[in-house]
Amino acid sequence: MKDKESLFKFIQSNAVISEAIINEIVKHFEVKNVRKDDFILSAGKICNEYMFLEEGYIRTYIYDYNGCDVTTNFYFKNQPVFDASSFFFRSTSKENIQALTDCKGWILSYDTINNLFHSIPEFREFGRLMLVKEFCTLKERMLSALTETAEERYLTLIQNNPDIFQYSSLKNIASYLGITDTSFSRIRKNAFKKPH
Amino acid sequence: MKDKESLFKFIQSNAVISEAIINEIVKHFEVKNVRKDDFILSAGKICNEYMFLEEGYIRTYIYDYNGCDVTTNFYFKNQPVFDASSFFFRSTSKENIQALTDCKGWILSYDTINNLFHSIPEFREFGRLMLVKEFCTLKERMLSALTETAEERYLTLIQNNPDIFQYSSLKNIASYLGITDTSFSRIRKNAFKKPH
DNA sequence: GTTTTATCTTGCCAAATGACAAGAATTGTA
DNA sequence: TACAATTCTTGTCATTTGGCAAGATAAAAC
Repeated sequence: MKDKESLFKFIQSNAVISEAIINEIVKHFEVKNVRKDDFILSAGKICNEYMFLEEGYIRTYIYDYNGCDVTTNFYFKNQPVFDASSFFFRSTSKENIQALTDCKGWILSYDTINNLFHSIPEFREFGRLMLVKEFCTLKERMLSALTETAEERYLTLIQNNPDIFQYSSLKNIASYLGITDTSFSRIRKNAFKKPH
Repeated sequence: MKDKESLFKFIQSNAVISEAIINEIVKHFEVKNVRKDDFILSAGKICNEYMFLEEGYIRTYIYDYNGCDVTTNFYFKNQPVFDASSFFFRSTSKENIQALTDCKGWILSYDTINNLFHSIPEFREFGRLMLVKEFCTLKERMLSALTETAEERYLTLIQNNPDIFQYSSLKNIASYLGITDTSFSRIRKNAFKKPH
């Protein structure tokens, strides 16, 4: 069980659950290795796996109304990665989930997670809190998108996820920030010339 | 139970639950009437009520980093209204939830909803699906905020919630769209002069 | 009904961002 | 290594949006 230490700690830090029950939970997770550029989920398919990312970097993206590739999120270690909508509604996904680097994760299938939800009240409480947490994060990003300039969002990204600049193309980071790669190039050029 | 018809139908349309169990659920909801301008939740307090809005219009807003009042959402009939983060984490809310008109709703307290979650599996499944649904809606708005112009977002709002122009000030709608009231005034002036 | 206050519009100008195209730099591949 | 394909940068110019201030309009208070 030692190999699932980060998974164990992740659950422990996000809910009040006894170690015995956490062990009971984590033993249902199966290892999943993904190679750089591989898809964990492709648009049009149904998301069947909840994945806890132990190591690596992941980008999710969709095609918007104009057919443009828009990065919806970046993920790194110790984060859950899945399309909640497709997973819980059993509907086809609009999202693509792609590995930016080789990744190692731990997965639960839809059926397994549902069984655990029904049999372990603490785990479903954990599941709900995770969902609410993601919801909050998204709300923050929403507010940031509506009230901050692209440059401010860029500086925040540097703070929160500096590694991503090493693994993602600037073009894909630009779409995450909601701007064109052209504007992004200029913003990066000027951002540190100004006082903040 | 006839007075809870819209609540009944709302649950029925969002999950697969027998009528008997829905009746078991809805009987725990209590009526709540709110007058125009009253607060259902104020920033700094803990959200203790899950409310299903049967009639009326509601605005939620927060104060951003610069202390500006920013509208985070509008709600109208047949929508759940609460601050999920504050409600489930038992944390103080940043959101203000205020009635734009006299409202009638049905509420569940935190304790009641938790009891129901534990005793009625179908209801907690309903709860999860509601949460995921809101999550999707927020994702859509996020995408819209990042990829569309303010004018496009304005036209979408007219489609989805035309009534709101009757009940909210333009200033508050502007902040919902992520622009100033000045820009909004110009956009409204020009929006219908152009072909779309 | 008049005054006060808040909201909305408009003008002027500046800043932020986009569209497009041409190079430069980088990466992948034969 | 050399060719091809991407990605990134830069220039030019247009569009979108913001900031500020002055009026106009509407709503609230007295």
